[in-house]
Amino acid sequence: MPTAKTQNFTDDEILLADFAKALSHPARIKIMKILSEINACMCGELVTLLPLAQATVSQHLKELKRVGLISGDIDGPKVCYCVNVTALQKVTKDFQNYFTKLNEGDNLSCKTKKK
Amino acid sequence: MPTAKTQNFTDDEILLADFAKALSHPARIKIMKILSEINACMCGELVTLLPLAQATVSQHLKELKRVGLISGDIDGPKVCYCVNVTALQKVTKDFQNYFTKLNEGDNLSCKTKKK
DNA sequence: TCACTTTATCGTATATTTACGATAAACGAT
DNA sequence: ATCGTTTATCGTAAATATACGATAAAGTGA
Repeated sequence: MPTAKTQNFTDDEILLADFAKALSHPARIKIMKILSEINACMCGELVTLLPLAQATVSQHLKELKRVGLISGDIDGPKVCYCVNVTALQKVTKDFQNYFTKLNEGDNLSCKTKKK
Repeated sequence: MPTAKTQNFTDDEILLADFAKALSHPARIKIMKILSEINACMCGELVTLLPLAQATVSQHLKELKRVGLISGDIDGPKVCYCVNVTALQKVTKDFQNYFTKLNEGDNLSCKTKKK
């Protein structure tokens, strides 16, 4: 019989998974790229650069805002979206630490116990 | 009126989003950690280490297998899961490149055009 | 005030995800 | 052959995600 199943997930695991979720759609991968590259970040421009309707782009922006990766500055009737540098640095570091640890693991290759 | 909306997503964007999706659940974040650390990788052990039922763990393993991050060696009635080193290196590099480019962007902070 | 622009939200439809119990399949041991 | 162990799959339920048209909200400018 299996031992007691009390172990929950840590805050770190939940946070990293949440960041990954925010980046788990090509549109959001691309939005982050565009916002970091283009010197103009109105929602309307994003809509023309993506194969999606305005309402859908707005939803993706909301998801990126939810985890803090971007923020929007209201500028008259427009909204200027931009990358949140602090959050970007945090997610960069978190993923880097995670992958570094995985790569350092000593059980990466299968040690199939052939008999 | 917006310009033609012909732009699709690139293979790179789709692939990275897919890797992110595979890591978008705390259970799968943790499974990768466990498999890289622990010198024994039976599915049954994973079940005892996670607050989830066996069927659910099996589903999460399937998702990680789908993107190639892990593989399972059948060993009698058991299955020995392990991290796929090549895929891990690829996902590590892909995320690193992505975040590096984002951080290099010249439009990270909002230049709200106040009038 | 009245259009016009821009973006968020609502309503809705569809698909996917997550979770679990039950069962099947595959193997080892007796 | 039968039993116990281990894991995948099936069936199902509930929640979440994705997409879009329509509409609301908020500001600009005539």
